Amino acid sequence: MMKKCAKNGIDIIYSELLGLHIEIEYNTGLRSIKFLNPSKNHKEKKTLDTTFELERYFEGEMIKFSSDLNISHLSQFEQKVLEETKKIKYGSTITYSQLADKIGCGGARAVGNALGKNPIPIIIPCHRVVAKKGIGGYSAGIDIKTRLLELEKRNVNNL
DNA sequence: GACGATAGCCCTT
DNA sequence: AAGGGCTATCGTC
Repeated sequence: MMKKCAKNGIDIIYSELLGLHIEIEYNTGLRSIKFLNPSKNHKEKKTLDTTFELERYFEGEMIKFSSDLNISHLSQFEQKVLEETKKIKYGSTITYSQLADKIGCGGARAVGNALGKNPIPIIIPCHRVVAKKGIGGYSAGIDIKTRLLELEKRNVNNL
């Protein structure tokens, strides 16, 4: 039986906004998004649906990503956190504790922990989860989080 | 047990 | 007000 099979593979694009290359890995579902070391050389490659969606995202489109996720190797709790995070709308933010409430646990820190392991940043918009006071953290560097949030705020305001 | 991408309370200035 | 210290809380390793 032939499944409708999205392409597997690894792509690389350059983000002007972040000043670095990004690697997109798809293997029976979107597997990982990585921010690559800016000091090294990278070659762009664009074959996956997600890659083109990501480019549109960086061009400022308020896009909703369509790819299936492959996160079954993560713990139940982490999957729950990430799935709830995926529901956060473009340009809006919630706090770690609000997210904790939504999935029915009181541990805001545990949520932060799980988000820190997010293998698919941007597509799973963990940058939209912030501390009650302040911006919170970001495993790939706080400046990336800030820039993503600013990009989205710009576009929401320019409706 | 210890550690976090937290939050809230209670102090000081 | 604003900022620092302390601790309750909870899933991982």
